[in-house]
Amino acid sequence: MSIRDIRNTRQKTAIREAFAEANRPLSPEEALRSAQQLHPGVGIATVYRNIQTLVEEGWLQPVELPGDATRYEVAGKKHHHHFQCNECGKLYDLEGCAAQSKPKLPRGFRASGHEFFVYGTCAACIPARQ
Amino acid sequence: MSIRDIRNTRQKTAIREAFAEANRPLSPEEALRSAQQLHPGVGIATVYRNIQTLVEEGWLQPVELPGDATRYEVAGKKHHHHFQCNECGKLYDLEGCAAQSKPKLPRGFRASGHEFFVYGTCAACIPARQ
DNA sequence: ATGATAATGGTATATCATTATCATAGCGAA
DNA sequence: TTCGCTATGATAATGATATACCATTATCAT
Repeated sequence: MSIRDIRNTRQKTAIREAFAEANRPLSPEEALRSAQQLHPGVGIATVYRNIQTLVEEGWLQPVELPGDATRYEVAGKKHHHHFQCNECGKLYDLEGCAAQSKPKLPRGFRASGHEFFVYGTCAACIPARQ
Repeated sequence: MSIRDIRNTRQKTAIREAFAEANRPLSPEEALRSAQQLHPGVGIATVYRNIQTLVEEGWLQPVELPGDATRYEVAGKKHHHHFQCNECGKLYDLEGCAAQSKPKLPRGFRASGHEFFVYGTCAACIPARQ
């Protein structure tokens, strides 16, 4: 018996699977719907609990975005940014970095990082707008 | 008497002044503190009300940002992005655009706009960290 | 299979930004 | 100066997101 006894549950597995298979950042609600496909009856509280645990473990990474709920994505990807579809709201990964190496800052300012978001319409939503 | 009778109040003037003099986007709380310098007793509800009116008039523009309250800045500036100080939380304007002209998107995606945020330490906060 | 206890599900509650309510103050036209 | 009516200030209510609570379920070492 260890100090903390972590158990593997179907819900936990379903939630991890949801993020692992998504290939894009998911909101808690999206993760819920996806996890429920694998294990019906998963509750939203369990999703939040597991997200928090997975973030603490370093397996998940929060993706905060302007004016919308926080998404979470599997950690460890190389530097990249995101695209949000104006139609469906889904967030997608963008490969690479579209930022200049050195954005010019006001005198005396020091940069430590940056975020870049592209907005538009995803492939799945374009046909629907014809 | 016109259909709608808009009155000029000291509060309204103080709030507009706050944004006009800031030269950077302000949160409602920041606008409140600044407006109270010009007219003590201004309430936060009045700030929100006037911000809403000024946005509808097109004089103010909302600036949504990741994981923090919406800021508002005087409209009509040319394309630019923002810098947020990790120490004091203030948002500053950055001149120009640090984004590549054409970020590569997944197949079939269409871009309509982008946002860029730089994080770091502002000039005012660097001495305090020595 | 058993049992100690971690984890869950359903829901109430916390949190925070913003909006609505309403009695009162104070613009401004006459 | 008067007076109608808008704007204000204080605060309650709201909406969205996230956490707390607790009775019940289910994992896993034995």
